Amino acid sequence: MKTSVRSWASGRASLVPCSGRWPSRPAARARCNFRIRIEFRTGIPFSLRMSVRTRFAPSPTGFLHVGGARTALFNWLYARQNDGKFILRIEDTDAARNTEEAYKVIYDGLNWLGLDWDEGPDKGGPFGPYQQSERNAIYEKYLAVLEAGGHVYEDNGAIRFRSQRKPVLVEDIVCGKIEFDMSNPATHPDMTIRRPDGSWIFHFVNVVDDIEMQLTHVIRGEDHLSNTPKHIELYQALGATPPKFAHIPLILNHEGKKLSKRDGGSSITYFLDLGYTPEAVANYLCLLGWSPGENREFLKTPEILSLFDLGQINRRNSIFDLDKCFWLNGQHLQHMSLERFEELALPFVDKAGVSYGTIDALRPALAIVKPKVKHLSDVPDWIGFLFTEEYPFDPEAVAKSLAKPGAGDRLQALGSALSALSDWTHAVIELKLKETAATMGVKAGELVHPARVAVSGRSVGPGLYEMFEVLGKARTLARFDKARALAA
RNA sequence: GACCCUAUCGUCCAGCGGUUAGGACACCGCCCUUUCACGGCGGUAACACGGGUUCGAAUCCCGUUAGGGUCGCCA
Repeated sequence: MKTSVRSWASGRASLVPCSGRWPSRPAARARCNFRIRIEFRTGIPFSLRMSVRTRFAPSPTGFLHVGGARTALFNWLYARQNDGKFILRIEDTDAARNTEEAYKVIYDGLNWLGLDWDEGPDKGGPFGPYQQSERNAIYEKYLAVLEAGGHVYEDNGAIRFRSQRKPVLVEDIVCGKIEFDMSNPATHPDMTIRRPDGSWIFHFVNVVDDIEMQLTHVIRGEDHLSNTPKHIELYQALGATPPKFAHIPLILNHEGKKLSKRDGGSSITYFLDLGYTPEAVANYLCLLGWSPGENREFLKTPEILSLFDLGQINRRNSIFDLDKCFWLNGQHLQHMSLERFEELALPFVDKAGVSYGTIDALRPALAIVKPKVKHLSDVPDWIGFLFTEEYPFDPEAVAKSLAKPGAGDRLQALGSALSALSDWTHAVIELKLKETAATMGVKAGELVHPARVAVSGRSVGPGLYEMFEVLGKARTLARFDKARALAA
């Protein structure tokens, strides 16, 4: 009897009464019928009751990659799902490129995505410091352990770790069991762990920190899968139990290559600047390689938190599709509360210098564009004309409707009809406009289009009656008069 | 080159031995409509190939091909 890895990941246990090897593929795993589900606290190995600790360990490059962000997200989700801790560790063994700005990019990106960490360089914690450049004494201590065990040797001033040259089994929550044959030094050379100048190599410090910080789960990109047997050898030499590993598939660009800095949308900053909402980006990112089933896609973060299943992640790399992320962004914008929309849109509005006066004046404007915009960065442009009489007229829009024969007269007629209204709300305005069109014997569009351009200067925008309402009666009618100068 | 992983519409995700192979984005029609959106309806579009196993394979096995990853005194 074996307990499947996948179920460990979900915090459940399934006894699978089929003997033999662990099935290594998701399909094979799932194919074992006759599962007996048992409750979490019964029959689970003790180690699993330890509280979960996961980490995100970026190096401070000044760039937060979407792949990294997804890795962080998955680690965060897993920790939060299991009442565990999520740790931020900065891997800055290459001290030269260590800048304050680079730290800020990481902090800002994670904060923006809503991924809060429990321990980190800025927060402290029981296993600090949380930046590798300050952990030298710890590495020295662990190196001494390796030396005492005869696991290292010097080579041209560098220190190398001697492989045991035995097969190493990687048990991965996503990938299943994979055996690596380490016997050939030509294909698996002994790794260097320290340079002649005394600085440390990633593999060593990464493993040491994961031991020291008592990480229970290492969730990282699949590009590390082939490094994992080496890491396991290190754990063994240090007398430590390896954590559980979960290697998640990579995110590729449209050419099917690893998403690089040069690819549009490869940086979290890109999404932040363009006015994507963090909930949409998190939603999109978690959908790469994972699905909650039942054809569900639009997910709010709390739903992701309850549905996400590390063991359910698929193995294949996926191509980043900006179109779909864009669509999801519109969906989130549309479905979020007006309060949240305000919170997110305000920085963009302020940055663009829209002089809206008070927040109370801004709110109605935001309300009428919320169902329409796809990017928060579009908001200033969509509401700007509501707060100035100096709004520009788009020549194309003018030519298309205002400049058409009779448009000026129709505008005037509409103006005088509307001026009679005492109740200036969009529903009443709409009725009045349609009534006016009927009496004039023209289609509503003949009034609507010139009026839209008159009031906003353009042919695309929020709902017409809503614009009138927000603008107020006096300003609406004044704009009618002003625009008649442009009309035919 | 060696080793590891992967292979379903253009893209993302379903599929767990018997399905008219499903949903979403994108694209194309139509409807709704004051623009743009939203929404609704419909359409185009996929099991890489070859062998097995099986009464039956997109699903299991092997091979081929293709793609990705790793083999750093980068992280």
